[in-house]
Amino acid sequence: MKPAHTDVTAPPDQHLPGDCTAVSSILSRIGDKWSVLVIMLLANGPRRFNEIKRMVGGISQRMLTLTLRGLERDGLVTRTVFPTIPPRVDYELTDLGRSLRRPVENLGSWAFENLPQIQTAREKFDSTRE
Amino acid sequence: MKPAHTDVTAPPDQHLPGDCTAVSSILSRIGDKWSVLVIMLLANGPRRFNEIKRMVGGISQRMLTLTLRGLERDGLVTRTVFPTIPPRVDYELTDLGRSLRRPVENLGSWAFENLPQIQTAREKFDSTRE
DNA sequence: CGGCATCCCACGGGATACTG
DNA sequence: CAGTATCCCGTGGGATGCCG
Repeated sequence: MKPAHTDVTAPPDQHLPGDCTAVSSILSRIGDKWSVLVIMLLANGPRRFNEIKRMVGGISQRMLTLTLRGLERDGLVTRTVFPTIPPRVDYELTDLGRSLRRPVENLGSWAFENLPQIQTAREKFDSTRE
Repeated sequence: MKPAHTDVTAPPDQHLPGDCTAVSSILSRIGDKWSVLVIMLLANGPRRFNEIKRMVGGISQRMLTLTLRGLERDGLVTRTVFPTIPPRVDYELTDLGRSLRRPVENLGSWAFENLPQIQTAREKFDSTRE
């Protein structure tokens, strides 16, 4: 965030406050426990509710509902109800949702590539102050 | 970080569970309330504790400490103590921390570009259900 | 099948006060 | 200045049960 008042000693800092709040807002969605998993899973095509539930594995019904609602609210997925019996509901990524795939995958790649380094860093840190 | 779902009974899935947990683990760090803000702020060079606190704006002392400890633990920032009076502590991104900057910025760009679309999607969604 | 509704606990995180 | 220690509340999120 930009120092609105007291930043005399520091070099000029040019990232806009607007960026920060936007990034923060999106990242809090991205960073929640399940959203990314669901997005990456839906990247392979539309899926039904319980199908997603099984594939994600470990998510409660409640949280999957909330996660999907959140993604739907943000315009990242669509929810299609088939009024059959038993009912069937499909979830699918929107164009917006698909466009999010790339940056998320990049971050994922970074995470995957640097995981060993991070893990050793953690172990080292934990051992020094066990 | 939390152990996430170290679910042994999780059903097999096309994409490796290892990837998911790794990504999840990193993203939970990335996605927490302050880490990214601090990282982007430190991208411009080393900063002192209260300097960061002022620049971030709105973060409590406690949370800044916890956030910096977490980043340090993951090997993303270094903590340098100058045993002067009054004490001075500098925080600086490591190479690993700096390497995270790019993917985060990409996600940030995505967020910034699509923010209006997301906001209208939210308003629309909220209006349809009272 | 695909959800709400409810209960309930754990944890994130703010406010405040104290220390080296 | 740069923390640590407490307190305390809001929310994230699991478990369970009911309903169209």
